[in-house]
Amino acid sequence: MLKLFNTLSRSKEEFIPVSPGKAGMYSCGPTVYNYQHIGNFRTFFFEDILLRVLRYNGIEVKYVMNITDVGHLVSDQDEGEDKMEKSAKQLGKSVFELSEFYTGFFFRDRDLLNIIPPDIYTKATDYIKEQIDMVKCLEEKGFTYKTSDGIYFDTSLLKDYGKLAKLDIEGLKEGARIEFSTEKKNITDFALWKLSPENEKRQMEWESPWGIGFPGWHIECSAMSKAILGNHFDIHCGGVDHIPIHHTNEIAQSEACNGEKFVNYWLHGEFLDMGNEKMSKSTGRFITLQTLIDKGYSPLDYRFFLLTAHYRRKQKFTFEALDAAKNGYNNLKSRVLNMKSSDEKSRDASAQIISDYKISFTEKINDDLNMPEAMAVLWEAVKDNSLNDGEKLDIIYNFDKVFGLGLESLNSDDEKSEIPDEIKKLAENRTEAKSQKDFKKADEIRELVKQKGYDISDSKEGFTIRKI
RNA sequence: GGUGUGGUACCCAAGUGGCUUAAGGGGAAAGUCUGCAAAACUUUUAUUCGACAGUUCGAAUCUGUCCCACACCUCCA
Repeated sequence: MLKLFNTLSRSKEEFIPVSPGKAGMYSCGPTVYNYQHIGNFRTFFFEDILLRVLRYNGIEVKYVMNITDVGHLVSDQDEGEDKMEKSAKQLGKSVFELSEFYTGFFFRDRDLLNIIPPDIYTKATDYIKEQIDMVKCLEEKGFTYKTSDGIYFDTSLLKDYGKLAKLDIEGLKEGARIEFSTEKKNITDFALWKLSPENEKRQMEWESPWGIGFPGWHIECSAMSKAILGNHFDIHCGGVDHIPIHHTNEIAQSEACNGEKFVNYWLHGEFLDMGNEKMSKSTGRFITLQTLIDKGYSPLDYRFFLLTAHYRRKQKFTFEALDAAKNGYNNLKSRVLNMKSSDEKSRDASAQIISDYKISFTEKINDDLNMPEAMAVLWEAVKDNSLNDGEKLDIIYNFDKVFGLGLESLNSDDEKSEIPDEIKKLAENRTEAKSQKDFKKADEIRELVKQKGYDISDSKEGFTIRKI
C-alpha cells in the first residue's frame, strides 16, 4: 500500500487514484529567467522520486510539468516587473532567447541528475488561449473584478479559500509587512490577467477581451493542468513555498471555474537549508549544479546526497555533507563494480532472502517516499554475506529503478580510460622497483603519483590506478 | 508583532508510545591481509535523543514550562 503525505489533510493517506492503476501528476516547473540552483533541483529530484515510486508500484503515470516563461512577477503581490522581462532587459536579449537558453540549461542539469523528464512540458506562452478561456469562465461565474491594472479574483467569494495552507486571513492582515494595492478588495485577491502598462511596450503581450496584456502567474497551472489532465486529477506537487500563495490560488481558480474538486493529493518538497548562505535567485547569489561540477563533484554525488534525507524535512547543505555523500557513493560504486567483475551467479537457494529485501524496500519507499530508510535496506543487502554477487546485483538494479544512481550502467572502463600514459608508466616503474625489493623507491613513486592526483594500489594481478 | 517547523553521536540523517538499552552513510580507531600501504573483510564508536518537570507498567516518541535555531507572513523550489 502506497502512502503519501497530503498537504490538504496534513497526514499520510493511502494513494487511491481516480482511475485504478493510473495517475495524473502535475508539478510546478521552473521559471526560466535564470539558472536553476541546487535548491530548485532538490524539488525536481523529489518529484522524480515520486514519479519513480509510482511507476515502481506499477502505476501508469501521466506526468506534466510546466515551464513558466511569462507572468511571474518580481513580487507575488501582483506588483513589480515581470521576472522574464526584467532579466531579458538586463542581459540585452529577447525574452524568447532567454527562455530558450535557460530552459536548455535546465534540461541539461536535469539529465545530469538522472531526473526522468515528464511526458509533457507545457510552456505558459503556448497556452495563452486556454488561460484567457479560464479567466472568461471565472468572469462569467462572477468571481472577478476589474482594477486599473487588470482582472482580479475575488477570494472572499470562496468559503474555503486558503484551505490548503490553513490561512488565517485576519492574521495575514495584521501581520502584513508590506502595503498592498489599494484597489484590491481583499488582501488575498490576485491577478488573473494583467494589462500592459500604457507607457511601456512589453515583449510578451496578447490580445484579450480585457485589453492587451498578459496572464497572471497562477492561471497558467490551472489552465494547463486542465488542458492535459482534466478538471480533477490525482497529484500536484511543488516546493513548500507554493503552499500559501501559488497553490492556494490555483485551487481557488480551478474549483471556482470547474465546479468540482481540483486535485486529490498535494505534495510539497522542503527546502535545502543553506545555513547562512541563503540562496535567492533574486540576489543572484546561489549555487548551481555547474558550481558543484566545477568543484569536482559529479552530479550524481549530489543525487546521492539528496537521497540521504527525507523530502519533507529541511536538509542542511554543506560541502562537508556533500563530501560524505561523494565518498559513500564512490564506495557503493566500487562495490558494485567488484560485483560485476565477479563470476558468482545467482543461486535459487536465496530467492527467499532476495524477496524479503524487495518487500522491505517497497515498504520503505511506499511509506511516504522514505529514501533514507530505503538506502539503509540497500546497504544491508550490499553487506549481506548470505548473498553472492549475482544476487546482490539483482537487488541493487531493482532498487536503483527508484534511486536512479546509474548503477546498472556503471562501467569500470570509464575510470580506467582516464589514466594518462605518464601515470601508467610511473606505475610500471614502481612495479619494477618492487620486484627488485627497492621499496624506498617504490614508495617514492607512489607518493609522486599521489601528488599528481592518482592512487596506485597493489593487488594479486598487479596494480590498479584510481583517480583521486 | 503574527504563524509554523525543528533541536538525535565528530558531520549528514532515519526512527514519532513497547519489535529499538536509537537505522544507514561519512569520518575516526583497532584487527586480518600487505614489504609498507590501499582496497576488501571483521570489530568498535549516543544506556542516550536541547533542559527540567509530568502522564504511563513502559517515552527520543504524549503533556507542560523553559532555552536555542530556522522558516513563512517581502522574493524563493
